[in-house]
Amino acid sequence: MKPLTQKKIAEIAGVSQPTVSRILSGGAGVDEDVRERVMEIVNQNGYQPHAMARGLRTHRSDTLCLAVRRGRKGFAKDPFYAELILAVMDTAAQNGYHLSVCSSRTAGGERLFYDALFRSNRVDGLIILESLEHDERIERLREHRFPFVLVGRYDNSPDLFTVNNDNVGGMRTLVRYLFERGRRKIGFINGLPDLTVCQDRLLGYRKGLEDVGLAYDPALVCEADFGEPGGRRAAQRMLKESPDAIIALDDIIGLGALAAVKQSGRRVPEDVALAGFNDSLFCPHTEPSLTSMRLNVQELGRQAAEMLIARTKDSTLAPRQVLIPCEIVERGST
Amino acid sequence: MKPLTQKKIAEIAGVSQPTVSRILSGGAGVDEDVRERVMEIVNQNGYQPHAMARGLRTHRSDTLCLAVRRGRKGFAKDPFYAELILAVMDTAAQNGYHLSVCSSRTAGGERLFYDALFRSNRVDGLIILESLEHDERIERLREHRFPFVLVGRYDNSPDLFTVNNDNVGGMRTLVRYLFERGRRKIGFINGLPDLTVCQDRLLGYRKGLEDVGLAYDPALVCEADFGEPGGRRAAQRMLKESPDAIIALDDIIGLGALAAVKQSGRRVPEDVALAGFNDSLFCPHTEPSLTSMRLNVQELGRQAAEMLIARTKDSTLAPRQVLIPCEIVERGST
DNA sequence: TTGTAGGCGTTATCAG
DNA sequence: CTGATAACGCCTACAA
Repeated sequence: MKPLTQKKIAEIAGVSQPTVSRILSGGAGVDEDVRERVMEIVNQNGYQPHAMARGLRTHRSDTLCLAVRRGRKGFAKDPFYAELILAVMDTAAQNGYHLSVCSSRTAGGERLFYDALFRSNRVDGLIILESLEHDERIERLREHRFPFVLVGRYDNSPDLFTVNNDNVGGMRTLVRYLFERGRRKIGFINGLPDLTVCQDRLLGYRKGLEDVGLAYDPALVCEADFGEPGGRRAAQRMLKESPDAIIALDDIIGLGALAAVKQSGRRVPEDVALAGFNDSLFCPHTEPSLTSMRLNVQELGRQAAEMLIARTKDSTLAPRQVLIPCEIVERGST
Repeated sequence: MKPLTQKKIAEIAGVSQPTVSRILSGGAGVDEDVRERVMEIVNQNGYQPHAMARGLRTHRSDTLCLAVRRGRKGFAKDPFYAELILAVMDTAAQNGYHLSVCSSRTAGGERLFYDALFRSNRVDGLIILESLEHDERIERLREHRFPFVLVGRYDNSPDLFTVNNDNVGGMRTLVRYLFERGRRKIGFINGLPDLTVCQDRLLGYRKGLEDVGLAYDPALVCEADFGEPGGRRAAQRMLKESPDAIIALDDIIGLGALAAVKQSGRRVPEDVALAGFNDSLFCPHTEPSLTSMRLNVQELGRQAAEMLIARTKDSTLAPRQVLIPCEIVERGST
């Protein structure tokens, strides 16, 4: 049982195929009789347009793509991904778009990535996650004027479409919050410094220190591999400096830090206060519960998708940089 | 700067377009001179085939789709999703496939779901998550002989392709494990019973009780909404029966249960042992740390994708039902 | 070994 | 208001 095509519908209805096309695309100027006859057949048999055929003509795929950079430890299990993917998917679907996800790592290397994707007309636009500071892909996309939205900052470029958590603001808030509770040696466990999210949070950390008049001490900053073990090792190193508070790049690193601090015999929060980022599901349930910055991932995904869709439909649209506010969730660890 | 097409390459190289096609598809029987001349141009300019045009001819999209049923509370944040999506994506990419994700909920309702998807030739095959016991979509797909793989059991049908965690086996193992540690009133907090995963784990629970010679007591089973609050409320109800052990459908429900048990003044594990499912990231870090069943989500995704790809390429392939083993991870809560 | 011809299912531009 | 006709880019006979 082959799928119904416009041609077949036309045969059955005794009209020409272009007429069917006109009716299906809701175009005006069709005889009411003919329209009804055709729609009857369509409704009976559940016609679905052939996406490829349509795309070939229209040069549109009605598909967005979410590009994920992979390979960091622990990322696969990070619920941030799931939430973002689902938020983007929902928004896309609401606007009649499909969503595909891909990894620039598994797609045969960065070099081939964009080619295979945007030159193949497979997707109308791209949402890029985890962008590096200088990303070859982004320059290529830019050159080719291919619609894309960055989740994460990039080079401060005001000529790009970006959506981002307010990482700088969030970190500043955290530093001030800890300062106001009497902490004076506030450490920061960062991630790998080539990711802009890490750079931004470090920047926020420094600005936060400035805000409250504390000096920046490089010894109180260290870099962790992603994942809980990375956080644990980093915290062990940092504890030699005897901080009275530690901010972790994210909650997972925070988990590791929490374990390390407790293992060292120090009490949380009495000896060392601890705060994470993301307000992960488990934060209320650690011992003590973990203070964290709540991101609005839902909103992040929604705005990214809407921005991309708008850009896709109007190539003259002016770039915007959107910051999604985050919010401190105070718990036992501080 | 328009993308390069075979036609243009042909013009430049001074040959016909089908010749270019033949060369690009690696076909034999081409003059070495011509081949080199064409490949030169291709390599210089980075030709990418137009996915739509190719798909229109070949009736293949080289795209798999992961269908997610949504709307349950807490699901969006479940890292299971992220891990599975990424595993499927990686496997798909390794085999030259793209991956799209969609939700049958947001796609305009169940009724339209399959039509819009598989009749539009947009995807070559479907991986379906969270299937209900009787799922209209599945019957439709079956009728139309459209390639699909179920993640999760369905009706025990041996004529379907399914991949599943060994939920029954895992639960049996958990029950026996608790029994061997002296527990005799083992409760089970289930999820919503229309999901097969919940049915399977309940079945495993009952079989486990049978294995060790304990009677099944309906009062020791209750249903929770998904999410941590759901688990908390369910555990509060169950505690009235004074169980000496509780198994939660998953770790998130387990989190809620843990909170409820502690709040009731009981000690874990002395008064009530507690075990979850999924071995989530946070399990080592609750207080006490949470014993859990570790699923092999990576493997689950990989096998699902490989199975679907195989089925896509060979419509005569015999259905298989694969169970992915899971493994108990013992921690402080038991 | 290569070119010509046809068609995949649509949409868009013309005449009529 | 409707029907030819062309085109989107590619693949596959078939003919040269």
